Amino acid sequence: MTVRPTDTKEEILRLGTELIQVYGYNAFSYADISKELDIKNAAVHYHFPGKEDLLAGIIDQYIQRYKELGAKINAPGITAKQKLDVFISRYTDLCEQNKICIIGSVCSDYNTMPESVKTKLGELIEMVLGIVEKVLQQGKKNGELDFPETARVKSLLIMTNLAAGVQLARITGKKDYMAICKSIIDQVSS
Amino acid sequence: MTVRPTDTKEEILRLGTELIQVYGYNAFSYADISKELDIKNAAVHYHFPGKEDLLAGIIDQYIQRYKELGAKINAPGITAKQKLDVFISRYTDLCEQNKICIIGSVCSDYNTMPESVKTKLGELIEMVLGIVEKVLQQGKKNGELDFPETARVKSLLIMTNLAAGVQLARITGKKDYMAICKSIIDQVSS
DNA sequence: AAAGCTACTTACTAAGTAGTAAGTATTTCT
DNA sequence: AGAAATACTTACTACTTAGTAAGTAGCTTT
Repeated sequence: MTVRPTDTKEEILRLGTELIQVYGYNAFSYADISKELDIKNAAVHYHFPGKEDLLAGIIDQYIQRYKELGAKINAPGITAKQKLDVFISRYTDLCEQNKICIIGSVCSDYNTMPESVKTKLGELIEMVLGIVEKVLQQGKKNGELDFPETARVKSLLIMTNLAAGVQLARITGKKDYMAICKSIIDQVSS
Repeated sequence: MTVRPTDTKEEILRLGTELIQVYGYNAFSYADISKELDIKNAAVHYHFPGKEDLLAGIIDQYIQRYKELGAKINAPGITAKQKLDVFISRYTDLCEQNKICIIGSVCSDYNTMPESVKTKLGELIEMVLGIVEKVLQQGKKNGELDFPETARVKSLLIMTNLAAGVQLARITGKKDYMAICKSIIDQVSS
């Protein structure tokens, strides 16, 4: 039987993620979480002894989610363009909620993290880049997509466009983000 | 006669900028500044009553710098490609120091800022985008540069590539950043 | 030379921060 | 039924945080 996390632990992860996406990692405290969930701060420390453990837990959750997305995206019967759309839509959803992607959010706090979390974040980023790279590679191979860069570099370009795009959207408006998305698609269309 | 800020005030701005570029806005305190400059925290409060005033001061300084860069870039006798290089080199310098751009850094803390600073940050961003847009527009007009997007959208793509690129470089390595830069140039080369 | 201004220091406060040790209620295992 | 594990709460500590009020040294103006 698998270990089943309590609702509280899941709620802490959910809220922690949201706080990072809305305010940033170094801008929220355990009190923000305990107040919102109507528990004591010691309860948060019970599940995640330190704030770095919470961040590690949140990143782990994302690694798990992207593992699943990666598997889904390998499934046949769906075009590379559709796969790319699925990926972009994750960022569009964030944008509509005035949130930013956790990777983009915690990047500025990178030097305040312990080494173990830095490593974990690196793994998540390489994983995400790998998924996009694979989609681009397949699309290029079967003639569905076309671009002059290598798939790796193109994935870097797309990821930086999206991650910074949702951040920009909160300040200069969603129109800019939508224009970025359209360009990404146009640039890889054959 | 112009108002001449004291060395201390300039040092606070310089160090504040550096702390944002290295650790992030919500990760440093006035104590970090006063210790490093060997002054009392009250001295920091004297020049910048609140942390938001310091951030506003730092953004103001950048607005001033980009005003100067904008004027320099309007000068004749320099190609659009060279102008773009000047711009990109600012980010490359940051990258080499393992720092990130202040815009990219404070973006994740956007919702923790007072409205006045949010507005100021928006002005800075529009200013930077405007400078890049102008360079791209001129280059396109005289046939020096070529790209399918509008100059505005291309400036969004380039800025998001650079801002997120330097952030990524701290985690996945400088190679990725260099590849991004090369692609930016290649994409606008006619 | 007195008055005032600038750029601080001294000394402090109130609130928030992460974090912990010890206790308790409830479920699960034996 | 008793023991142990789980998921907390109570109650607290040590520290850091931004921020301020009052004082002072030195320079400038009148």
